[in-house]
Parts: sequence; structure tokens; C-alpha cells
Amino acid sequence: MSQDGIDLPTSLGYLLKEASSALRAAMEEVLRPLDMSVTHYSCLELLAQRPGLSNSELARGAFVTRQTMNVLLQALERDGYVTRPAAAPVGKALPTRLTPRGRRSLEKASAAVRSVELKMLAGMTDAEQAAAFQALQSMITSLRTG
Amino acid sequence: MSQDGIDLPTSLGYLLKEASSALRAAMEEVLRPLDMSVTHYSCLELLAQRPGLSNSELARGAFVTRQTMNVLLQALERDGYVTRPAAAPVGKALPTRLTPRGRRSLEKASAAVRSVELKMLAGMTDAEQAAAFQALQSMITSLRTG
DNA sequence: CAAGGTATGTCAGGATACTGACATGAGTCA
DNA sequence: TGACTCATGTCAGTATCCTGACATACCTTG
Repeated sequence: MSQDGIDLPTSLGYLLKEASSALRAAMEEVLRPLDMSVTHYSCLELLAQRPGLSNSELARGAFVTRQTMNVLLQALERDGYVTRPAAAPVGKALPTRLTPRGRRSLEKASAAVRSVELKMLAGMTDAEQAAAFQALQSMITSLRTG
Repeated sequence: MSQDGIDLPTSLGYLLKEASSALRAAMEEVLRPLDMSVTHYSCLELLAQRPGLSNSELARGAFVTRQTMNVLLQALERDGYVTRPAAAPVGKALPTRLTPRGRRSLEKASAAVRSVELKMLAGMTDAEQAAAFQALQSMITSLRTG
């Protein structure tokens, strides 16, 4: 109606939110049988790829606050999925690592999430995926600068 | 390290989450001075474009549950931003409409959000934007089916 | 007409994430 | 050295959103 307003359904921002919401819902669905939340999985996956990450670094990687990640890490540590040294080797940062149990737990989750990612990419050519990749990165950098 | 795991930083799913997170943060930043949350703004924008939407329809459009949208609508109605009839004209759905006050409130917010959207799109050609649009829609439909 | 299925609005309780705040450790700079 | 800035881990309180549940209203289908 008005040319002033953003046309929601055709706005890239809206579409981005919709896609992210759909992805999150799909991930929650496949992770629920494993009693694992998306943040939970993100934390484990990050640790598998970059062992020794600190609480704050994990928080940034999972897009939550370091307070939120801290309570998650405490639960994961209590249940034996990760380990943290009692004292910080340098500074205050406590390098976190997966235990064998954590690694086992991640395996199933990783397979489940991979199936979601494959479903999401189904119907897109490699060129389209590359274009989407580049577009998303451009959006991120544009939003962060300034 | 392992070929089994998804390489997070290069995964489209991760990038999607990162972009969505950055967009949400940018929107929250410009909406905070107006004492408006993203869901709050989404609700008003939806009503401006499609007057008469019901609570459940608004919830789907803003990607929250209808319970969440309901408490928001109650607050908006109490503060005079929207109106809902006391009785449903048909079924149980209560068609919601913006008041002049709601429309005024939306104007500033819409301008602020538009600036964020423009910033996000800066550095992308029209062709790249079109490609991103198509890619996101493809992901959404793929995730929903099956 | 009766019965099942679907969609809606709403209430209550609980889970999740956030903001605010504090103390501590490391680096910078005059 | 001392003051300053920044990043980190952690505690407490709050906000936000969700799941579960219920009653109601429409719409099929036999």
C-alpha cells in the first residue's frame, strides 16, 4: 500500500528471518530425540573443530551471551561431556575440551544436523549455493561495519 | 579435522544463523531508542500491510507462538496502538487493526528498520540481491517439505 | 444430524536467554 | 611503577518466549 513501508514478504530481511526460523525449527526437531538443544549442539560442534575454546569464545560462536554459555558449560561439565581446568593457564580464560563421552554424543547429533543441512541445500546448484554464501557474507559484513 | 563433521564457519546453515543474528542485533539497536522490540515492530508492520490480521496470523508472520503474540497484543491494545473487537465477527478470530497512534508509532520504527535493511544490502548488486532472494526461498521450501 | 478434525483465543507453568554487576587478569601508556 | 582500558568468568535478577492444556467455533464426512 504505502511506498514508505518495507514490503515484508518481499524483503530480504524478512526472508532471512524466515529461513533462519525454518532452519532452527528443523534442527530442534531432529535434535529433540537426542535431548539436545541447538545451542547445546553448537557448543559441542565448535569444541570438536576448535578444541580449547574459552567460554566467551564459545558464546560468540554460538551467538549467545557468555553468561548463557557459562550455565550450559557448567551443565555439560557436570554431566561429563566437557572438561575445564580448575585454574586458568593464562589470564582468566578456561580452555574447554570434549571428553570421549562428549565426542560420542556429538556424533549422532552431527549426523542429524547434516541431514537437515542437506535437505536445505537440496534443489540448489553449486553455483546457487556459492552465490548464497557470498550474499550472506556480504550482508554480515555490511551490518557489522558502522 | 574429521570429514564427518560440518565445518561450521563454512556451512551455509551457520552463515544463515550468523546473518540472522547480525540483522536482529542491528534492528534491536535502532529500535531500542523507540522502546520497541523486533517482535513489537513486526506486529505493527504486518498490521499496516494487512489490516485485520488475527492473533494467530500475526504470530505466524512474526515467527512466534500465538501465546506470545497474544500477550503482546494485549499490551498494544491496552496502550492504544491497536484495536480488537470485543466479539469475533466470525469464528473465534479477532481482526486486529492499527489505531492512528499505532500508525504514528510505526512510522519512525519503519524508517529506522529501512535504514538497517539498506545498510545490509549495501555492496550487493541487484543481481546478487535477486540471487540471495531466490536462494533463501529455495532453502525455506526445502526445509518445510518433508 | 452427529462425530471427528482443525483452528483459534486464552490461561498457567516452566525453560531459556538476557541485562546488570562485580572481581580478576593482561596489556597499554605516560 | 601506577593508572587506564579491555576481556574474562561468574553471580543474581529479570525478561522473553515456549510447552501444555482447555474451551470454543467452524468445517468436513458419514
